[in-house]
Amino acid sequence: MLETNSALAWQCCPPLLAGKLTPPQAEALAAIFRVLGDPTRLQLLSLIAAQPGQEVKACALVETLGLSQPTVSHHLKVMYEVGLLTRERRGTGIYYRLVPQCLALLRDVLTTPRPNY
Amino acid sequence: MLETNSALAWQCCPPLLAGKLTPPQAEALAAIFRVLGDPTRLQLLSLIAAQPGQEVKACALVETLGLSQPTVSHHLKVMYEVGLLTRERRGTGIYYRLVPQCLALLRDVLTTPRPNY
DNA sequence: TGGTTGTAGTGACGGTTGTCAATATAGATA
DNA sequence: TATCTATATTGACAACCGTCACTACAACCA
Repeated sequence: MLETNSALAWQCCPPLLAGKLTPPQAEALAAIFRVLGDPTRLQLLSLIAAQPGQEVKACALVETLGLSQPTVSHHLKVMYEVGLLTRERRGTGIYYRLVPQCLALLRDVLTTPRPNY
Repeated sequence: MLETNSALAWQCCPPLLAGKLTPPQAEALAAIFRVLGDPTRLQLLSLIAAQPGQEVKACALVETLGLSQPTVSHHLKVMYEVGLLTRERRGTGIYYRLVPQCLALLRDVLTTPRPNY
């Protein structure tokens, strides 16, 4: 009878050293990348980044993308909650702004350990 | 009777100028970010990047992460198909390697139009 | 040729996600 | 207070995704 325990079934190579990314770190980073993994949200970010002051009133985004207002509101909330955007209420409108530090963090993560190989 | 056509119901602000990201560009970039939006795949990438030569035999990753072999194979395929990894068969094993150009592309995308603001 | 090892494919299941219509909320204004 | 404007929330639905057990394929070896 063969050993069917999957933990023992694949011992071709010894385990690698533990990666620098711990599971909690990986989960936290994945949460941000997951938010970027939607074309609508990337377009929203692109629009916000293109504005002077990198700031946009929410209703302007609804007009531009041709999506429903709840859908745009949902995407903005998702990006806000993950730390990609900040909100500020001024009068009736709510203005969203980029968080450059969040983008910088992701750029750092995407930097290979050996940049000059 | 109120106008209920959603295309006309939100005209608070004029539409923004078209973002620099076209829908096809946004979709293509989102596809890559979506692949990064999973903690398991980030750990796989981290493990590969940490190896000398940034290369890893697939079975070693199975051992390390404690996931089933089909699951690891699935994730490697997803990353391969999106251009984050290359494959090479040597003998029985298949070796995966990072594609630094793909990571560099993402870093560029995440760079704010006004880096020194 | 047959057996062993390493990897990929299949099919299924539960969970998550993007979208919308409808509704609620909050601020401004009269 | 009542009304209007701008945004958020709810609930629902379809589509997608991560995971696994099982199976198939491919390369080496005896």
